[in-house]
Amino acid sequence: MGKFYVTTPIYYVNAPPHIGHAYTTMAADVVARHRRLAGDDVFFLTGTDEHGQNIERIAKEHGMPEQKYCDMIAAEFKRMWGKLNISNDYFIRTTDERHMRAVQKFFRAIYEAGDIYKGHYEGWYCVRCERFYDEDELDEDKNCPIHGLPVEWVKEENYFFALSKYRDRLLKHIEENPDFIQPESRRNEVLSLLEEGLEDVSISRSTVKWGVPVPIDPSQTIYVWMDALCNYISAIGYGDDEETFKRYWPADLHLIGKEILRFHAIMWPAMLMSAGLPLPRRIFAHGWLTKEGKKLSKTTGNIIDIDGLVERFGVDPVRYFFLREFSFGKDGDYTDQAFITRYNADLANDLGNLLNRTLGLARKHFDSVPHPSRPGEHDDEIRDMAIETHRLSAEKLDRLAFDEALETIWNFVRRLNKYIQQTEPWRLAAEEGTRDRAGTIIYNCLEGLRFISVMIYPFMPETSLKIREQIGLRGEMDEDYSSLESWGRLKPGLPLGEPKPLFPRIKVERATPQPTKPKEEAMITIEDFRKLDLRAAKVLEAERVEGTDRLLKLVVDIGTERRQVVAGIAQSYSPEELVGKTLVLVANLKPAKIRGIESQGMILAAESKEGCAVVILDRDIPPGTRVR
RNA sequence: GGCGGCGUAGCUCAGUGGCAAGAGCACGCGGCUCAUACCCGCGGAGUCUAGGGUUCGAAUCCCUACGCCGCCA
Repeated sequence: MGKFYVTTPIYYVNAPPHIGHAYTTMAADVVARHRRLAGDDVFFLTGTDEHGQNIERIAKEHGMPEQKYCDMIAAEFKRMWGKLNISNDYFIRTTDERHMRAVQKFFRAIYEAGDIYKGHYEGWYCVRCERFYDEDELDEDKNCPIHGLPVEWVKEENYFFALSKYRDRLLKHIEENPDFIQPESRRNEVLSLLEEGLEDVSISRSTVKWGVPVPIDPSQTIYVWMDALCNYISAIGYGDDEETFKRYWPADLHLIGKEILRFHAIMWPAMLMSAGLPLPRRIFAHGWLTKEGKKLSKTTGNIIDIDGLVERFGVDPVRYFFLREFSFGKDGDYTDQAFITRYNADLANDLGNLLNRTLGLARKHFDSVPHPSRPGEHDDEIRDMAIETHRLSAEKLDRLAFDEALETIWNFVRRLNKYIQQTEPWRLAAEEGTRDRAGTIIYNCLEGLRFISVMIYPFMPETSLKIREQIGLRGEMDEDYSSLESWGRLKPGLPLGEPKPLFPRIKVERATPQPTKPKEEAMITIEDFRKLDLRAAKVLEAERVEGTDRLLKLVVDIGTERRQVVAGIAQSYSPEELVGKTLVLVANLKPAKIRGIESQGMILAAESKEGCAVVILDRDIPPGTRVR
């Protein structure tokens, strides 16, 4: 068994943790737990990125010293990871003294390799992004394209890293190592960037104080990205604990979000090459999440509230959902509906109920784990499938195909439910002659649940232990994958635990099925509704639109003005019968031309195949009165 | 503007040349009653975005169009 070093990015403390951070970190945790079960010596690292001009500014806004502000946010991250049951082995902060010394050492190594030189830089600089932009990258108002904030013309003397020098080596490395950057679409992006060529990058700032001083020139501060990337080596003892460093470096997996791909796939490997260090084995950029199809944004309130979800449903369903629902390399859309569906269907109905019914049967007819004394139909298939499921799931996990791994495990969960249905142990147990067969079937289900408890442990550690307690094992993970190599390790005679539902069903009040299937539409808020300007509209004139069967041209009075409207109601209404009636007009609808006639609004009407019915206000009301 | 990806059942997606195109959810019917109104079985449903081409054979390869998305400029 080997070692496995897995990292998340270190998170910038400009804001408290959100789902983006949590998503990466949960995935990393699954990988770490998985590799531990596989027998690896795992080092799982996460942490916070605390330097730079942004932090100087935000700390000031909070009216606190930088370090105090960083301490506060870093504590938030630690709290969140505790809540999500993250098993990181270390939490690094770039303000750690040990880290800062390592950064300086790394800088020096690159300097000594001759790859750092002094140069001038001038250009448009966005403080938020901490990067320069070309003039034509700015938006129309000459603001930063990401933040829309004014950029500054900055001219300064900086130290540069000779990034361009490494282009060819980098290109060659990526070409020769197809798994180095994943998924493939990201790898292609990096390749095309490299094809276009690289420019040297500035790696120091003279105006920033909150950071690591350049060792050869303390008047300058090392660029935050160089500082931050170094966490991957400083955390395991670069320049300080050679033994540990040698043990874990190179990293086996850097998990990142797609927005920081370039730093990880280009700048970081090039700097490592320069410093004479081996490159990480794999960089995996996952996708982004949206909610209800819209970008996540704190300002619009479109957020995924992790604390809320965990408090309401528990940690494990949250971990399960995010890894099951989305394909890790792709973008995904979160909806409350999808969460509840997954929870009820997969967790409550399939797994929760399987455990519950198995335990119910076992305790009703046997006082402990029964002996599998009478093999029968389907038993071999169940055994083979259990072993095969583990093999497949582990292989998918190594590929970071979390969704597929879970799907595979759930096929086995469903198979066990089916097995119970097929063999009907409740009948067999009732008769003396087949009681031992019932015991065997129940044993197989319990043993299947033991397999499941180990296989889902990386995803849902708490649930795994609850299952183990109920099936007679101890409430701790005292096995690893080697215990899944053969069937039948669960000892008959073990006392069974108390049956307790793992996942209480989430009740959703459902309207009784409608006769006609209404299209599911997103809920709107009262604010959305208020956008509609509905008015009482008295029909002054009405005539058919020539050459059409359906259209009427109406002139209506809405108090302040007259409007001409085209409505598709001619098959149900004659012009005469409408004149004088007061209808409802959508008054702020964008005008449109229908059959060449301008329609300044829309008349509300119910429509079916047989015809339509307009909304007529059933007593006198002045034209123009607001309808709501 | 350049490069790349995607468009498959009501929904979310799998399927990259070959038996009558699949899964989960949703829906309908039936069974079971150990179980969290659960589970099991059966079923309906898709011009695989459109058009053209290659091939004995294309959702799958090529070209064009439309739509959506990513990276770069």
